[in-house]
Amino acid sequence: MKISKELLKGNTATMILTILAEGDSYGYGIASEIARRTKDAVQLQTGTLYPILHTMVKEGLISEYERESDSRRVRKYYHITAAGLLRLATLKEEWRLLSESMQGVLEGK
Amino acid sequence: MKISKELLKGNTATMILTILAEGDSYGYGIASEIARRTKDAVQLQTGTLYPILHTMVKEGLISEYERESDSRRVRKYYHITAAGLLRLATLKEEWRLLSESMQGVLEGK
DNA sequence: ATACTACGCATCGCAAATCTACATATTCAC
DNA sequence: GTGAATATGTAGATTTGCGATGCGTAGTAT
Repeated sequence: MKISKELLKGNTATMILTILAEGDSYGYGIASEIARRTKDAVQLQTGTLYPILHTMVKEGLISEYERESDSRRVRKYYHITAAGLLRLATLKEEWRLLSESMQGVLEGK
Repeated sequence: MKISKELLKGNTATMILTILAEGDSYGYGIASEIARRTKDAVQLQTGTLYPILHTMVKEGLISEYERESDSRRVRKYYHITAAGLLRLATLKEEWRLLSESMQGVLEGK
């Protein structure tokens, strides 16, 4: 079973920033790592991933630089900024709130 | 703090069907109950709620009937159907999957 | 009486986020 | 040399919730 795209909304940014908070990475690498950690339940499409990264750069949440990988392939690496870390904290808090809310409704509290 | 509308996407149906699975209710009552259980973190707007209920009726997930309340006010009550219960089971499973996925990413597993 | 709040249903157009499909190009394994 | 994995990118369609607006009743405080 895969997670519907609607359910994912608002959570992709949280996942991407979480990965980048652990260390710089690049588009394809970020998507692969998310797929791995979610056991393929979340597989970000390129049409989703790259526009998000570009927007985050514009917003100053992450910065971008190019670097050659071991295989001499040029990748675009992203680095989370202080603003990005702040945003991540907010997003995590929002997720916690949603999580609790859903639990509250489902358990009939 | 309130939950952003993007985060809510895909989860409103789950909440509404969960309430209806416990017994028939009407629009305003459903929204009130969800607000209560989420401590006002989720406050469904009427522009969100009613169109969803109408769509669910069309899809056969719920059925509709009118009834006069104690105060002689006419309300539209909704009753979950077998198809609705099936859908709810799917939605709950999807939520569980998202929940686990987010946990996996956030905890770096 | 009158005004304000809560109750109760409904529609329209907008905005935000993701997806599909398409496009391009390199590297590696067979 | 050919296909799979790697790597980045854009355009258009779709979905979903929201704000604004409208209508109308019942209860309560002044």
